[in-house]
Amino acid sequence: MSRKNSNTPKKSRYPGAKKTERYIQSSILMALKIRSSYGYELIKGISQFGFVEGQAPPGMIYRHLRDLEENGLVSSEWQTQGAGPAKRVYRLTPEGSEVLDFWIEYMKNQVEKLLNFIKIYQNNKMT
Amino acid sequence: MSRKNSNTPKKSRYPGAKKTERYIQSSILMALKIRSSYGYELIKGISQFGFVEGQAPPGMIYRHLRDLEENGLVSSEWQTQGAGPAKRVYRLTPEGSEVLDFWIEYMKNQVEKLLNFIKIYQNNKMT
DNA sequence: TGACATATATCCTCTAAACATATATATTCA
DNA sequence: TGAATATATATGTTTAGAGGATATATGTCA
Repeated sequence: MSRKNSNTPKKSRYPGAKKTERYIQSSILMALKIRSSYGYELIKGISQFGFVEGQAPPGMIYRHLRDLEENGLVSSEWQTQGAGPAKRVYRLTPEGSEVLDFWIEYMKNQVEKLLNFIKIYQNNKMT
Repeated sequence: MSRKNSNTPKKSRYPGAKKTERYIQSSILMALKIRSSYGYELIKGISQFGFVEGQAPPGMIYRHLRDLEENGLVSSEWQTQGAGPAKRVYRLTPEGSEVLDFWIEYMKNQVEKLLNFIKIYQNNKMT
């Protein structure tokens, strides 16, 4: 993908260009489904879910965590025991777990849509 | 999906909420791959590709068409023959066709990511 | 004690979608 | 024949979400 090629038009949207859907919320919910965690650990760890490469932007993670907590999808508490600075540990709530279920359904639906689009493309490839 | 339920938090991101990736550009490119077309026809027709329900918002279609043409992915000409008002007919350029190829690759990649995420979920469903 | 690591957090900017609005020509119908 | 409707085009504004920048605090280590 030559998005960074200097003679690539800048205004046109290219696959993987900025602002693609990155499923940050669903990745956070998933991480907390597996195990309670804290911001910094999430920043480093959510790339395992495939939508983010390397470390997630802190801005995204903390904003999402705040929103999620305001809306009751996660809860948090300070943990001061253990090594290093105090950590704010987040835990998934039952409602958060339910929203993750919805995300999974949404993703399944998205997969169908994408596969259908690809099929249309292949059926028209020679035209 | 209870997004419209009045006691659903409004600030939290829910699947299918506003601003999800809608693949308008790829849908337009696909439509023009199949057959040259004009704005109004695209508005009515791109729902066939699955990402838009009903008629696409005119604002989205015309803006995208303008951008696509500015960047050489499509070309257009006025067609005044035939019934009804004059139509501005758009045709896919070779570069546009190439970008559609990239979109297809991007989508295949996205499918893999989504399926992987779903698999992680199912592997952790009982925790 | 300063450099570095861990850990948290907010603000600003930009992009893409949603929404609103407008105009012009052609066709239909009372 | 004129108003209503359909076809066809287009732009401006607002909103939501991602990207980027920046800052602060505590703990660890050389």
